[in-house]
Amino acid sequence: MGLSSRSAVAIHALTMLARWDDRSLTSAEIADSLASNPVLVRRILGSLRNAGLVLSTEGRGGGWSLALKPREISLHDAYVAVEPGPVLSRHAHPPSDACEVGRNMQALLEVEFREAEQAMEERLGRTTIADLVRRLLTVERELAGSNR
Amino acid sequence: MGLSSRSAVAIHALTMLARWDDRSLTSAEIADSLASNPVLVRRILGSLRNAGLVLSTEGRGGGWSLALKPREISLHDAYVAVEPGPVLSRHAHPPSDACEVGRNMQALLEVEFREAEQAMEERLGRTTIADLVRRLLTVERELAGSNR
DNA sequence: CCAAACTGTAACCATTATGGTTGCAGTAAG
DNA sequence: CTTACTGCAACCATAATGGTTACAGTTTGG
Repeated sequence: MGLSSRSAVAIHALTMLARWDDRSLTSAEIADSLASNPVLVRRILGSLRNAGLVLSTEGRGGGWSLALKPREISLHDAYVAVEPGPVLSRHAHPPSDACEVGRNMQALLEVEFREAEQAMEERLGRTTIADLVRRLLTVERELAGSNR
Repeated sequence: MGLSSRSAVAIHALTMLARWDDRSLTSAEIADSLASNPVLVRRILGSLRNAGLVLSTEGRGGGWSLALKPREISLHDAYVAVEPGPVLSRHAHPPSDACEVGRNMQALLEVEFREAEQAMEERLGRTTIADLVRRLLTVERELAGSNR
C-alpha cells in the first residue's frame, strides 16, 4: 500500500481544530469524527505539537487547539510532522560493490528519489488548512441550499 | 519507512539490462549485484514483463533483456509497474458522516494527495534508464582516470 | 537422450509497521 | 474529591516485506 494514514489523520484533525477554533477539541471528539479512538489521535496530535502546530492543555476542560493560524499551516507541515521516513524506499541492502551498476546505483537513485519526493512535498505545501476549511464550508453551504 | 524497495530493485535491474544489452542477464546475476536472491528478482522482473518493459526466455541460456530501448523506459514506468498502491495512504476507515469535517475530508484529501502523487510521478517520468546508464558510465570513466 | 541451466510459482518464515486497545498515572477544573 | 481531560507504556492482531526452500516446466549442449 504505502505510507501510514497518519498524514490523513493529522490533516483531518487540524481541519477540525481550524473549523471550530473558538473552543478546544478533545481527542475523543476528534476520534469520533475519524471513527477511530482517542489514544491514536493523541499520538498523532503529539507529533503535531512537537512540530509546533498545535497546543494541548491537560486536566478537565482541556483539549487541543491550533498554535498557528490555519493559513500558516500547510499540508506539507502536517506531513513532515507525522511521517518519519522517505516515501520512496531505497535498497534494502547496499548492493554489491563488485558490480559496476551496484556500486553506483544507490547514489544515482538517491538523487532521483529525493527530487521526486521534493516535487510531491512542494505540491503539498501549496495547500493550507485554511484552504480546506474554506472548501469544506462551501460544500456544506451548497448542500444546505439544495436541501431547502 | 514507506513503500517497498521494489522500485529501487526494478530500476537497478533495468539499468543492468541496459548496461549489458548485448546479452541477456540471469536472475542470479542481477541478484548478485543487488546482494539479494534470484527468486525476489524474478518476482519483480515478472512485474516488469507484465508491463511490457522486459522479456524473459526460459531454459538453459535463458534470462532477461529489455523489451524497449533504454531511452524509452522512464523511472516512472518502472515505478508504476511494480508499485501497487498509492504513496500517500488515505483514511484507514471512512470517517464519521455525522461530522461536518468527517463527511467531507476524504474527498478533499483525495484531490490533494492525488495531485501531490502526480507531481512526484511526473518528476520520475523525466529520467530514463538511458540517463542512468550514461551517468553511470561517466562516473566509472572518471574513476578509471583518477586511478591511472 | 540426458544432464545442466535457466524461468515460473507456490509455500513458508521472520521481521517490522500499523492501527487499535487497555490500563493507569498525572493534572486541572468544578 | 470527583470528574474530565492528557500522556504514556504495554500489548495485540493483522498485513506487508524481504528472504528462502522446493519443485515443476523449458531449453540447450554434449
